[in-house]
Amino acid sequence: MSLTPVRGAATIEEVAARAGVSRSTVSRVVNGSTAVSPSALESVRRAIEELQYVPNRAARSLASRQTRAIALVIPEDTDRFFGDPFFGSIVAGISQVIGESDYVMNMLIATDDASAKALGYLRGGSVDGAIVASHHTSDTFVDRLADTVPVIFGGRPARVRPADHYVDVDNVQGGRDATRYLVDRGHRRIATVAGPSDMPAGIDRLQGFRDVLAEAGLEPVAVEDGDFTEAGGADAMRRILASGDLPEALFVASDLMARGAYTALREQGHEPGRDIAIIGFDDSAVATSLVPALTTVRQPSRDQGRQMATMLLDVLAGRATANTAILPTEIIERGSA
Amino acid sequence: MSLTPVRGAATIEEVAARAGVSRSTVSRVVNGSTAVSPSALESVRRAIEELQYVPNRAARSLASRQTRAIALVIPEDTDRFFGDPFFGSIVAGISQVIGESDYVMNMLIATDDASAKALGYLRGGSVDGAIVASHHTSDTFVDRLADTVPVIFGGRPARVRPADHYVDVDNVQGGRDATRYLVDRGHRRIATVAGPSDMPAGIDRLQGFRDVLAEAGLEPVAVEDGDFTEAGGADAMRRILASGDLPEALFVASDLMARGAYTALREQGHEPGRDIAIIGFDDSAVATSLVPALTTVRQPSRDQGRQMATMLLDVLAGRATANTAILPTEIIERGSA
DNA sequence: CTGAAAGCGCTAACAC
DNA sequence: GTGTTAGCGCTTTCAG
Repeated sequence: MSLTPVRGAATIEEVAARAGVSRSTVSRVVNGSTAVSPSALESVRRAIEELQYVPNRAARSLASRQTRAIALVIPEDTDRFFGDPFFGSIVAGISQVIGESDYVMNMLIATDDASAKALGYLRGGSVDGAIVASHHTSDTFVDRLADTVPVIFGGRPARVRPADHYVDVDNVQGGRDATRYLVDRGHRRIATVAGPSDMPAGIDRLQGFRDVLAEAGLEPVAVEDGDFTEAGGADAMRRILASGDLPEALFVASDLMARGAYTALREQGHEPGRDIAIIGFDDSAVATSLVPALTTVRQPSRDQGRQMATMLLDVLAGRATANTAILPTEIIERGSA
Repeated sequence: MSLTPVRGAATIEEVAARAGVSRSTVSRVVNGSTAVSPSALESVRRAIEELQYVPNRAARSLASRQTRAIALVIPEDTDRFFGDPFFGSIVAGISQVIGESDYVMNMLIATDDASAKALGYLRGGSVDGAIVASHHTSDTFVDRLADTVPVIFGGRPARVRPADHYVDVDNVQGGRDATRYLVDRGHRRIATVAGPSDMPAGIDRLQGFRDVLAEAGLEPVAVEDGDFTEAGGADAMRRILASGDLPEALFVASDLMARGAYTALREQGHEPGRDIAIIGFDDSAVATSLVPALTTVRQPSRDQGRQMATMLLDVLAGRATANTAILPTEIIERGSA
């Protein structure tokens, strides 16, 4: 069963010779052109099989001016990227769609690769397009990137320009729903641990929170930035508690921060779900690993990833596609609120 | 609809013309050859700057027969990969070293990209080398990969062959230390939640556990496979508890599984650290997020990643390098044992 | 339907 | 030191 290893890989020339046709014909069958006679097709196929021919990527790129590669740009540091299951879901979705295509995915964790290098790479014609998985208002290099190759943003870009492509979840509505859920259950003294104010997702969820509270004639008890990290969530919760009294209810803008909030609450002897109602955002694995399990706003991250990848593939193929997609959220009721 | 067209990037030819030299000279300065006169060097540099010249990667690869890209192969599904902070650390280390080199890193999550496609990619001359981040005995495709390009394994490969390169931590010794820690504190009825038996890391840690127990004249109370996942750890703990009585102490072969064990323990009303001593393995962020914080065996994963990347770069550069490196572990004492 | 020919942008001998 | 000359392996007109 062991096939000959392809050390000095076969070239298109060798395949052509073996199949008794010209390079062009081999190229046609490799690229799925229909204009090839059945007999030629057959003999080329056999030759490819026998020689274990795999087209050389560099040569192909050079001639066709396409790389068949896309970049997945993560403008986060590695710890944050791997620390939040949200990214895992997004990447899983992207990876799935790209994996089924004939593109490969280059991951650039942009703060590790010095971003200058990353940008140089992206602009050096190494990829046909890019997906930017999260976006801070401070990421200026991302903007420049979009001038070079087609880019799909995960989440509304900080500054939306007419031609921008992005897939977002309805963060404002999600924030509204979460807050309304709390209000509807009779809570009046409501606080929030928000996402960072330099990220659209953080801004939008907070917006939804404020809107509903205002509509209900309520004032937020506290608004603290938890930076979308577990430690940040814990710190934010500590700050809220430091003010003296425990809110009745809390909207935390990500499940991971909610985990931090649980910890901080318990340090002070408060039991989440009993002493204070808590609702999160994400519905990642973190939500169910918590005790009591976290009531949360589900966002379809994996699906978001899939749609971003599909959108990019559509753009690259010149297919018609919408510039943006907004995905709905949904409340998942569990024990914490 | 059309996105911004890719700007026609400057070519080496244009740079040469502008600098008033030949292509070769430009190539020499781009590639850091010393055999260039100061004046030529200067004018080429300026031309590059003015034209924003970035060498075309495909052309370069084709001519030099090098891709300046390496693959990071993850033979895990996406959920597992993103679910365990261990991978985050490894990748952070790799990413750091590769990021400082002029290589780029292609991540292949091998169960998503159908592994046939991944293998074809790797054998199609798309990368100069590969790092395989974890390894199951069932991953046969990985073996075939090593016939094609230089490969560095993370952890001892399932079947070590003489020429294999790998960087591992001393899992047997780590397992020994953890178990001895428990024994030294007077515990006699000791159980373990082990890693999967198709992974060297799981096998080795269990080995260390068994060895020390045998040396102490003790029998394991229970040995359950927790599959290196949180849910698996919880299940394994439940199985141990189902037998009726609570062990005095527990060695859990990964921090993530320990989190699951905490959950399962509390379901039955047992308090980790008080009713049962627990020691983990990893010292990832999970260890400190637990309450009580997890006493654990620290493995230098980030450093492991760094060393793997460095080793690969050495091999690719033809530098002398050891084929293997074994990193030491260290016990980190916290509240759980 | 098929082959010949002309590059894609760069590196790497090999002269000078 | 520097330029000239061949390709690297493939795609893509353009004839036929």
